[in-house]
Amino acid sequence: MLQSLGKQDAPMDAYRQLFDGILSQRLSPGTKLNEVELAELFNVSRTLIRQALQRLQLEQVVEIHKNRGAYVASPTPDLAEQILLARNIIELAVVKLACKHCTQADALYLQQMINLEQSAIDQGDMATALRRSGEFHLQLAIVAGNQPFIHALRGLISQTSLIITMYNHGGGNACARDEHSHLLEAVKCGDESKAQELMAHHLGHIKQGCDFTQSPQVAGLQVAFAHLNAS
Amino acid sequence: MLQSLGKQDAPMDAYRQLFDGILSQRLSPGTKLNEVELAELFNVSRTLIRQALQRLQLEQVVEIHKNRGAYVASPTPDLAEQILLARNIIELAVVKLACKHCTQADALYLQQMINLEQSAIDQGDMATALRRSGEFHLQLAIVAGNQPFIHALRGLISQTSLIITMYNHGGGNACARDEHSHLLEAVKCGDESKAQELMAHHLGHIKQGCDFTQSPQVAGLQVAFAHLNAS
DNA sequence: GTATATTATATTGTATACAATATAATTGAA
DNA sequence: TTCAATTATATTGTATACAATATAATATAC
Repeated sequence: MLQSLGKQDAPMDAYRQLFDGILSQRLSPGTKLNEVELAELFNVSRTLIRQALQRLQLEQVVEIHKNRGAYVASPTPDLAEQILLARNIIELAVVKLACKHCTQADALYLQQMINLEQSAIDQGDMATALRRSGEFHLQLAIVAGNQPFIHALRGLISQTSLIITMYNHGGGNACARDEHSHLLEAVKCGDESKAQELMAHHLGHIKQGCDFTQSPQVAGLQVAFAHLNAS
Repeated sequence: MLQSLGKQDAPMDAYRQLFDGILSQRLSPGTKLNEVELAELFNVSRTLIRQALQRLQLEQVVEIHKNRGAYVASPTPDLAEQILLARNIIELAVVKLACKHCTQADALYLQQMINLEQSAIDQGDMATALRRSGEFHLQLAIVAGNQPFIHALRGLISQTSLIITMYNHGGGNACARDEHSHLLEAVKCGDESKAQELMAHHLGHIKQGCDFTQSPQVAGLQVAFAHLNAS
């Protein structure tokens, strides 16, 4: 609904399937991504699978080891720290820009995304909620209108999802709704310092909600893409 | 010398050839990158060329239009502004981190890079100087030790080279030596605010040296890779 | 002569086939 | 039984072949 593409685009489809699978927590960090298996699941050739995997690698969501295959990335606590620090720097700049550039239409759209996220939370679908939360942050960068920030955040937000999947077992991200709402309010008012303060707190909460002492279990491909195995 | 790889890696080689070609200004912005032509030049199959092109696309150095091929990116003045703004935000954070993490060995290595850059300038090889200048900035991020910043800057620095190629006809980047030296000095001392100030000025000079009113000419592939056509 | 339609060519997109490497299994010796 | 070596299998890496699309060239109508 947020991103309806008219004509089908095989490479993008394969990419998106994998991307969504990872961000929806169906594919756990560390899962091996077998090329032929994926090719058969998606009914395309390995060529397109490899394209998708390479792209995901460059977004840091997948690790590819030469001659040994692709794996869903599993950021270490140290890397997680770096990622959240980078997000803090970039998103503080982003909200500042957003305060300047946010139109009424932008604000409305952002509000809709918040509502969608909330409805996912209400239905107990935390995986979808997490994905939509990421989409909200990305949309903020789009509103800010800085291409490099958009590009960088796409990867960083995805990686943050992995981090939350791995380390945030408590699920303390439920407070996101109010935080996003308040943030949007500040952006609409053009209150830069307030918006930055809220963003800093928001990102701080993500970090606080994580316990960097335990690792997650790894699920297989068939489980992750069970909804495709109609045949 | 700075990056000697023992065993040869065909995909990386193809990528690096193209990357260096672009950053050394042998490939001008807007140049069409024909796949078969490149495959023959590098003596590899189109498969590897396409891999390299996709990677360059994700680094924003190459634009790929569906069914119409790959072109060296040619950032618009507006995008150039966004890129330099993003660099400003990120590199200010980078030097701050670098001030904290810079070891004596790091400082020595950075100094060597400055020397290499200067020797290129002395020989009048501005293309190499530009490339080495970029490597210095990237090394600073490596010293800072933040993976996402390293990753983001790799693309941003490359894009900046394109911007300079396109818009900085005056070549006013010659002042870079002193600026890099002074920057390194501040980093060695751990003087964060001083380092940030110098970095901000340095990046400001890049922008000031550009004239966003004229576009460059486009050279062909054979010219760019003439040094390969021994046969 | 210009413009449109149609054909021919060139280029990119995708799938498959083969090569190289790594992983797993098996065999044999201690 | 355990370890090592060797063979067999599976998986990834690369090149090629074919399909689809776009570009260029030619022909035809006006």
